[in-house]
Amino acid sequence: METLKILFLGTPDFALFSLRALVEAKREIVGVVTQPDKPKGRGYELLPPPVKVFAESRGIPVYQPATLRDEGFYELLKAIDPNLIVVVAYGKILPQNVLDYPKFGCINVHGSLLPEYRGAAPMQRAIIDGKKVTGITTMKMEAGLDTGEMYEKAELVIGEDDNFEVVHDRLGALGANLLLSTLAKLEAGTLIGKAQDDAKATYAKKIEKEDCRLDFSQSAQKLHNLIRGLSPIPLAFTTLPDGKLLKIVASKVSDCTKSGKPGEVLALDGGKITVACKEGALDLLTLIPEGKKRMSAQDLINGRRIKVGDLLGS
RNA sequence: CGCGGGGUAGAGCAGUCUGGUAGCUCGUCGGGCUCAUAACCCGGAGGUCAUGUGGUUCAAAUCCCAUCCCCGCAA
Repeated sequence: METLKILFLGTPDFALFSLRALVEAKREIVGVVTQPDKPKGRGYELLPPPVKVFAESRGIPVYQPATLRDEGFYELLKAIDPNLIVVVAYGKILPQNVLDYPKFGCINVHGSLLPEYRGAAPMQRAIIDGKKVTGITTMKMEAGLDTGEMYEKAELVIGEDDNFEVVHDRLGALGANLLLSTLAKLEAGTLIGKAQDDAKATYAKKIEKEDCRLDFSQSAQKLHNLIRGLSPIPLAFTTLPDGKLLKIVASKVSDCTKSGKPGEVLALDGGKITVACKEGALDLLTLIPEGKKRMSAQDLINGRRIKVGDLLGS
């Protein structure tokens, strides 16, 4: 069969795992399409996406079209003339004419076991929902949102205290391997697509600001799941009694048996800030107070910014 | 020039408004108590208060000016 000429579409670190694997597997990558540099951070500094930085360092042509839905991009596509498009966390919907272009179609690496968690934030949502297992699916792209035929899957166990960072990195690596496997099957002519059961589909909505607010009238376990799912980015938050933001990097379901009003600080022992929840209590371990650096709970306690009886999140 | 917080002992902070011999909670070191301890008691070391050999002043962590660095928000 003819050599795969791959056009890679991806943007953040998660995509980098797959792109790097393709490069290291000596795949022919005819180009990389990624989001335009965007003003980020303090002072609106223009920052290139991780994928761009890597691709440029390897001498791969990088394209950053504002949209894929105009003639300009289609002309570019014809000029590059890939016979396969691989998409990993690109961040934009591909129009039909692009989907139809490559002879071998468009393959997507998705961070969930489809049809569960279709959409934008599958990894975070799986953790937030307290899932014990998640995974990667490679799939054939079609017009719908993550609805195409599935090729291969790989599972990943989520540990009780695993956070988004851990799951993200493991799934990234898993996704890269699975992609290579899927490409090998494609070349061998043994790749088989399997339709998704739409009835079982769930959607992983994008994470919004309000999704990140801790509500201590929920169970400690749920709050712990939320904190994990949002750590280290964008981070769950609550507020200190003075109204300042307090972001929570790491927590643990507490074995403390005291009880109190939801949000009440029950204890400050052992380097932990123990907060009452509706059910059980939560130990806050690592935090970022507004305007401050990341610090341990003990550091926050030493600084006297918090005391037993304080009410968080009110 | 997007908005805001901050740089004081190894860590986290107070002190800055109302200039006048640098303090708290920890850690650390030594000693004590204890069957024992991350608990408790006593004692000690450790700071050019980001930088400028800057300005004002009898006197600056504190007021003024400039610069560097860190962080939160927003995007």
